[in-house]
Amino acid sequence: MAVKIKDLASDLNLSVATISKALKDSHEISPETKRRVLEHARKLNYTPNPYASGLRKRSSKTIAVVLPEVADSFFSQAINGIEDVAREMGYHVLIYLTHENYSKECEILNEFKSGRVDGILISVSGETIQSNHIKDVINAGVPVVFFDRVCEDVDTAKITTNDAESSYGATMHLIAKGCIRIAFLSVSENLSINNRRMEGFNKAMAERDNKKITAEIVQCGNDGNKNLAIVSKLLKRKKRPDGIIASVEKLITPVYQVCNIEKLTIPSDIKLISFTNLQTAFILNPALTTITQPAFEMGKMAATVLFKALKKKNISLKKESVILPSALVMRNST
Amino acid sequence: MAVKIKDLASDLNLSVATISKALKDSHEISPETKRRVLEHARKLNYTPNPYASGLRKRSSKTIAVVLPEVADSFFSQAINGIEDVAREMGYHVLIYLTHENYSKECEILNEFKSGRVDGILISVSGETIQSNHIKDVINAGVPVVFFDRVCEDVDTAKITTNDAESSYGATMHLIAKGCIRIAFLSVSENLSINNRRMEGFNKAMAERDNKKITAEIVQCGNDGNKNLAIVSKLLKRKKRPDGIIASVEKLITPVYQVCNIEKLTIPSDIKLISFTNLQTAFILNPALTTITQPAFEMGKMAATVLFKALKKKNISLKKESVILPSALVMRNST
DNA sequence: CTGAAAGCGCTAACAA
DNA sequence: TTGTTAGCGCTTTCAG
Repeated sequence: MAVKIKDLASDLNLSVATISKALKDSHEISPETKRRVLEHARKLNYTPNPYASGLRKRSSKTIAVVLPEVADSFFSQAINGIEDVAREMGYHVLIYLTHENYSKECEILNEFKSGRVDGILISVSGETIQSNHIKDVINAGVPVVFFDRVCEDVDTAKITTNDAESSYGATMHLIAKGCIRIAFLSVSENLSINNRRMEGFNKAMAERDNKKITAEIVQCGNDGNKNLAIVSKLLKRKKRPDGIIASVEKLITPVYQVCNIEKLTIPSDIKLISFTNLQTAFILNPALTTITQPAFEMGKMAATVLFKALKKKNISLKKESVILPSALVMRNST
Repeated sequence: MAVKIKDLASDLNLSVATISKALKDSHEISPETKRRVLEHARKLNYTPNPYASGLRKRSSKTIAVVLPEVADSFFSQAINGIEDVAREMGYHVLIYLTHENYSKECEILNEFKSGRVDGILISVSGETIQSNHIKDVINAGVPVVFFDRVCEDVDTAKITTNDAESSYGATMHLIAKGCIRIAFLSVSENLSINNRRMEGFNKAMAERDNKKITAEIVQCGNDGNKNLAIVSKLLKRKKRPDGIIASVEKLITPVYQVCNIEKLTIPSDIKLISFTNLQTAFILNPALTTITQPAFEMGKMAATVLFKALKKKNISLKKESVILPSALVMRNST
């Protein structure tokens, strides 16, 4: 059995109340007693039982991070940002993966109503078209901060990046480089990021001077094999695109693959840009032009905003949204 | 306030004990009562308070996963494997990152003595040269399963891959391809995986027929810029290597970078192999020959072994180690 | 400044 | 089959 307050109390001939207060450095306790308690606690390597204090204080010093996947480099980096600030604040981080599945997301969120966590950071699944499960948890008193993939109709803090703007910039970049048939590879249509990115693409296309330039939205999905087939079909067409924007990291891999198979030269035959945080983008063949999201910073910011709300109980998360800028990094693929 | 057993009890005119038992489908409770309780619990969306039951039962239904980083694709995939089985078993997953820092690792482990988690999966930091912090936690009654990076002197389950063997195979492959100056890029010298991989490399070199073939161990570290400088210096030498084995993913990036700068052609000037789980290895320039670890499976296996121990209290983890095979995937870089 | 005691929500003897 | 009760270890009034 781990050592508990009671043990310290009997060892030092003090009451549990005194020990408890001394450990929290309460002003009610004499310096001398505090010293003795702290010293003895350290000697016995006392660590408080989180379940007892959690039960009593109704707070767990734990937050949940709900993610679609963690294969993606965006989420890997985001976790680092989150863990960084959580640690600093003395909080623990529970990880949940929805695997892009709406009903799993509901199940997970539902459990949070009973106080397991003090707050939630979430990036919603690609299937999530409805947000009652999230509103419920907020109504149960658990603060929620969205990051990256948000539910627009839920009125709470959202940490996002300037998706529309950077997609617009990327499209303009392709146009400037002479592309005249540009395809946008879209993922789940009900994903906020996908739609914002599509929006920027459409805006750029609408504003184009040269009316010969044509746009095309190619709907892809979560299934890698299907995506490969879709891209393959796309690039085998007579009038295939000469510029591609991949809305997420996983859609650029099949493009490289197919270009290789079909002997298309990048960037002379076709130019590529992808939204991605891949560390290896610059050693691809050729180096990939990317729109890089500030993943680590977004994770950090999301956690920071959440902890701010956790500190002062009455702060509203409604006005705490932040938009962090992505960077267009030009490389040889365009 | 969340709904609790007491609420259900007063609503249904039953005692809390009856509700508690009914919810666990105890045989002591009549089917009819169970039905009523379950129905009402569902209606009010009752979810048990994990801190109360955790305190009472002295079990948290939570495990900790302690990782050096999560940037690496190996750990990303491993998390997926772990989360998969944890979810299935009704467990929750706490994530802790040591950032390759020994004292952080100690701090983290120390907290686990007070019952926050029922078990621990750990891949140790690159600085960890001593294992008392881990033995302590095991002695405190918390089962620990190592995966990938282990402490060899701790007698508990270790889920690893056949590092020495696959490194041997990779070295043989380079020799077969005609390399005569082979460099092995080593990371932290106190890392089990690094040493096993080096071992395989040394074994292959010792067995070589052609005594003109020379081996070299190049010590790298965790600092990306320093690694770049080291690799740069290595490849600028008159007698630079014509074959390289990178012991971990992050060491292959600077190699590609420097080859590009120095206009070295892969694989004619220099052949490359890396231990890595990068999804994009095959779209690199040229496609990278890899030793791919079964990351997802290792995570899954580690969790499975841990849960086995958690189920039957008396099982010893000492005999539960598993070695899963890595795969040498040959591509154009060799 | 220190201590006694109640209770957080749940489980598990033990009684009825 | 159901109910009563005593804690799990901690925090927090309230008394001393």
